[in-house]
Amino acid sequence: MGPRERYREQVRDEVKQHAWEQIATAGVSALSLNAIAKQMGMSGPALYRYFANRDELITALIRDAYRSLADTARAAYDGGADLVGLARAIREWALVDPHRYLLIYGTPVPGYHAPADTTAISDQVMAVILEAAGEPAVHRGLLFWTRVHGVLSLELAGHFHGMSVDPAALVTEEIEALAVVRAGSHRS
Amino acid sequence: MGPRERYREQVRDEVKQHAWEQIATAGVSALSLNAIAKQMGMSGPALYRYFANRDELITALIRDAYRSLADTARAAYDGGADLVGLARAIREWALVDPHRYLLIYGTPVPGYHAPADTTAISDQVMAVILEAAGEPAVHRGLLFWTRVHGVLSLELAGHFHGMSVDPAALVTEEIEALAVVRAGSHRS
DNA sequence: TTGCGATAGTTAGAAGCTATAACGCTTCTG
DNA sequence: CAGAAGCGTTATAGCTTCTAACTATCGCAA
Repeated sequence: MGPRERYREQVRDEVKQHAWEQIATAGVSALSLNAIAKQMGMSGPALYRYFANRDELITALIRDAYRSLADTARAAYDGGADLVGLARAIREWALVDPHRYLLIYGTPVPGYHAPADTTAISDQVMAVILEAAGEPAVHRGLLFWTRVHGVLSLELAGHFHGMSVDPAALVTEEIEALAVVRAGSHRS
Repeated sequence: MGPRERYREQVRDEVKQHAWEQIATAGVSALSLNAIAKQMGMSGPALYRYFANRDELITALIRDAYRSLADTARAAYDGGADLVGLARAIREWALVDPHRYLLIYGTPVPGYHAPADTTAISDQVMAVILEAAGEPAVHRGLLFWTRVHGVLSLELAGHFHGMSVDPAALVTEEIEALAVVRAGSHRS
């Protein structure tokens, strides 16, 4: 990799960092290439050398988010975590930056279609879940996923405010309840 | 109510109708007051007579969505539906217009804070759930909510594509499994 | 019925966004 | 060391929200 490409990668990383900061404070819909450029001390259109358009930047962020989550889940599982521990690790990863979780599992960006390599990375998350789920893996893995996401997305969206709910205990209870699940007819 | 106010209400309704159409096809972030005005045959700023800004229009849409969902849930419960029936009714309501469900339970608009009357209507949804839940109501109602939302939001976001999953069966199974739930320590 | 005041709509314009085009300047590379 | 590739600039088009100022109209009250 020549110095040209090294610099290019460096700038792309810096752009993504500013993008995450913007998303964290104002959400993905407020992400502005213009504002990022100004923060980096250069003028608007310069960023188009690094990202063809706004969607391509968001795609890069989504890919990074999936990879980070996949790594976190893999590390937890390989570190000896059971299903409850895996759920806890995922929840803590989401709480670090709620918008990062919501970017990949929240309301889809309209008109946006994830490229194939993105879905490949997201499958790595599911792969860890399926490994940890126990038999029947697909069934229990699916239930794990929907239960964790159900509590987590409502928590992150603030729908538990003023309800005296402990989301951590709720997740734990839901995943522990999976122990009694044996099989089901959820396949289509 | 004089003719002035009657007309005003009529125009507001028409604006909201066009807004829903736009949201259904392109999502809430693509909602454009300008485009709505053009569709109605008048020029941009005219709409500001009826909605102070974009947020106020969205607030009106959210309130209508909550009211529609509350009415649907109430009708199902009063019609003799059990918990599974209630879950089915909610899911079918969401499938009619996914963006309507995602508007109220999806990723929150950053910086947007729902006015008090909006949350009052959303409480009506919870009220029906709590009535239908059975004892302990808060505990079982909460689990009902998170489980239904977990499956539904992932389904609406398209995360089940290509996975041969039957979301309807999944919801049914999850809610039927609530029968074994007795109590829990999810309170904070 | 007539006249006035409130209201609806208009155009103009500011400030912001994405994105493209055309132009220098720099920097790596053959 | 020359040239090509790449970076950053300004200008511009077209879109958005939203404010300001102006006109016309409509309803109500005397």
